[in-house]
Amino acid sequence: MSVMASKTVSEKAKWRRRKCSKPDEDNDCASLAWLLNFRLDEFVNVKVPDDEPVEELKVIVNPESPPMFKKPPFTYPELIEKALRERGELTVSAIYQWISDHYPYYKVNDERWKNSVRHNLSINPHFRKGARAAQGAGHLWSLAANAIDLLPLRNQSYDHAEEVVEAHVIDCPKVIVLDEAAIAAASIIPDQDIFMGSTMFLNPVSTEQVVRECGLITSM
DNA sequence: TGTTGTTTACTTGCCA
DNA sequence: TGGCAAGTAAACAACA
Repeated sequence: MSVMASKTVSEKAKWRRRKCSKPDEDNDCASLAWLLNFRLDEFVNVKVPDDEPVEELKVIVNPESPPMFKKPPFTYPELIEKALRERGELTVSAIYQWISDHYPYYKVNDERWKNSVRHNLSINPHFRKGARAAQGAGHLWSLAANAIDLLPLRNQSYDHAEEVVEAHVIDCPKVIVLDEAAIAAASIIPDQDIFMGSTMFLNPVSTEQVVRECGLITSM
């Protein structure tokens, strides 16, 4: 079991190294010390794209066989993020449902893509496992703090992207937002650990959550 | 027993 | 050609 645990940590650390490209980070992602060092300046300019139109249903028609839908140009993490961004918290089965509803390619009751979805939920630190679902099996999954910029703004011009950003972010000086987030985060950190660089485990409260609960983002 | 969650291993495609 | 990311397969444990 300890082997498993250590492998989990190393794998996530490896993933984090790839994605964040930040040196000297051996702290666990759950640490708020790490969280506070997160690139808040980027977080303030959070991009919250509106629900993109459902992928155009591209049907490959073959008179000899049933219609086949083209695979959407999104990776599994992107699909999951879309679902979670739209619905907030979802169970695995609800994520399956959302994906198949929006992308008929995944209508096929195929174990392969579902396995991949579960695989991505597990290994990807952008997704956070929450409490057990009220009914049914499994847990509720939500976006972790650094999921905010995971989704590229596909199929959107930069001009449009700018509009989207402005539509969702309160117009206030960046420094105020940073302070608000930092203060809110500090309020849940034991005093002695705020500036001590301690790597002890802290409540896995996400920066996104902090900013949202501060009312700094109008909608998510 | 089926679903969910985790982990490992392998393949594939892209890019420098 | 090697490294990396994504996708896939499969095994296994936990749980309702």
